[in-house]
Amino acid sequence: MTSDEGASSEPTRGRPASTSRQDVARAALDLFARQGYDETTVDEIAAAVGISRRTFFRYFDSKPDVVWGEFDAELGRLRDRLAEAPDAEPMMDVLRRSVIATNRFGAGELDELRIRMVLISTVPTLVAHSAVRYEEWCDVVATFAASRLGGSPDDLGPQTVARAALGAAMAAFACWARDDGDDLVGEVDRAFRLLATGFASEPGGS
Amino acid sequence: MTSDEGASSEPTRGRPASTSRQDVARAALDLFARQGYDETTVDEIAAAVGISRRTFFRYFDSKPDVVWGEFDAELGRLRDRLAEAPDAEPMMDVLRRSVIATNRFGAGELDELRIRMVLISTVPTLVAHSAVRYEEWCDVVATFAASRLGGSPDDLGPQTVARAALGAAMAAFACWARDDGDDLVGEVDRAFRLLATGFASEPGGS
DNA sequence: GCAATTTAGTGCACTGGATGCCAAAATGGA
DNA sequence: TCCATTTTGGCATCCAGTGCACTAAATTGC
Repeated sequence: MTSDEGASSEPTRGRPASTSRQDVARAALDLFARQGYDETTVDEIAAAVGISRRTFFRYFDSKPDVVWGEFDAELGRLRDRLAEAPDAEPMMDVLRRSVIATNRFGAGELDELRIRMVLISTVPTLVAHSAVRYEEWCDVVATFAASRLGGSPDDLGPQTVARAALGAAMAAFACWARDDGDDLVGEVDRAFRLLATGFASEPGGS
Repeated sequence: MTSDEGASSEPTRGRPASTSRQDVARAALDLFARQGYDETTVDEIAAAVGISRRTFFRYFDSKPDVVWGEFDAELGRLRDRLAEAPDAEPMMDVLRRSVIATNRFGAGELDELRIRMVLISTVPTLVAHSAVRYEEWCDVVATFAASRLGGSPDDLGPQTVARAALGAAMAAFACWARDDGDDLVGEVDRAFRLLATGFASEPGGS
């Protein structure tokens, strides 16, 4: 009935799920796009996919979580890339390269990604929730930075690197999502190069 | 009854307020410190200052707002300082200097500030809400950055500067609040110098 | 076929934040 | 005393989120 899951995991025991995380997310995103995030209740989303309100909260921990898709998986990939980087490569280069690499999306995914990002960077409720998600991102980057700078990930150096890098990534994503630019990778690249030079370039750069 | 307001504003007409924003904040902060933020309901705070739940929401738009004190005023001061800076002074220097200047607190205020900052950077609900507040901060900085880099505050350059600067400030505040360090200004200074050099300093720096 | 087991979904009650609306209380002034 | 003004309070309501007990649908082993 629902979309085909590529998942070839557990031998299907017990009652089969009546829908999928993806289907719920799609229906929700659709409603958000049409009538707005705050104007869409969980009951409406549930109704749209034919499940009960209670069941919605089994698929997602919270309403904002719907917008975040498979963020956790991406985070894991970022962690791996940072860890695998050669020690000789400069810290900020590794960071830029790794963030870009974990954000290469196929053309088919970009439209939905843009909708997600516009919501995340626009709707106050989601801006708020995003901070919690980004915290995990910061932990990953701070751990990497600590491995380069020495000391604990909680120290000022690693923390500053991590939060500043997050800022650069957020700026790039927000600009890409807002404008109709089609070059997400380019934006991220530019933002991280600005960061690595301490914003010392001369005026005029877009 | 309550604390003396230094306010010498409107000739007191109509029913006098039974308490003040400050008193509510103090009572709330006290409860938060003793039993935790999430474990304290708005009803408890209201009861502690002898007002009704409904009245609490007249003093503050939301429960998280209580922790933010006079953030708006500080933001205005930051805006002014950035605007007044001489054009000759490098952008990142102005930023560092201005952020530091707006965050010079008297010894008496530091204890309460630390409590606020620990809450803001620790309790998930508050971390979330903080993002919305920081958004305004970013707007101010992005506007300044745009005046230096050219273009609109919404462009990638100014946005990256603003969000990265925010990251540096957050890192400094969080580190200061967490450790028992007494040198808030020093932390902010270090964070912004790291930022302005693109994190190019050699390992070992605290 | 028929339990037992496993997993998904449902209904319900309840907490807690937030908001709109309207009436009550407290004050200064005519 | 009556009035305008301002703060407060109560009430109803909405919505997100959670705990719990129960039902529904499937597989496995007998």
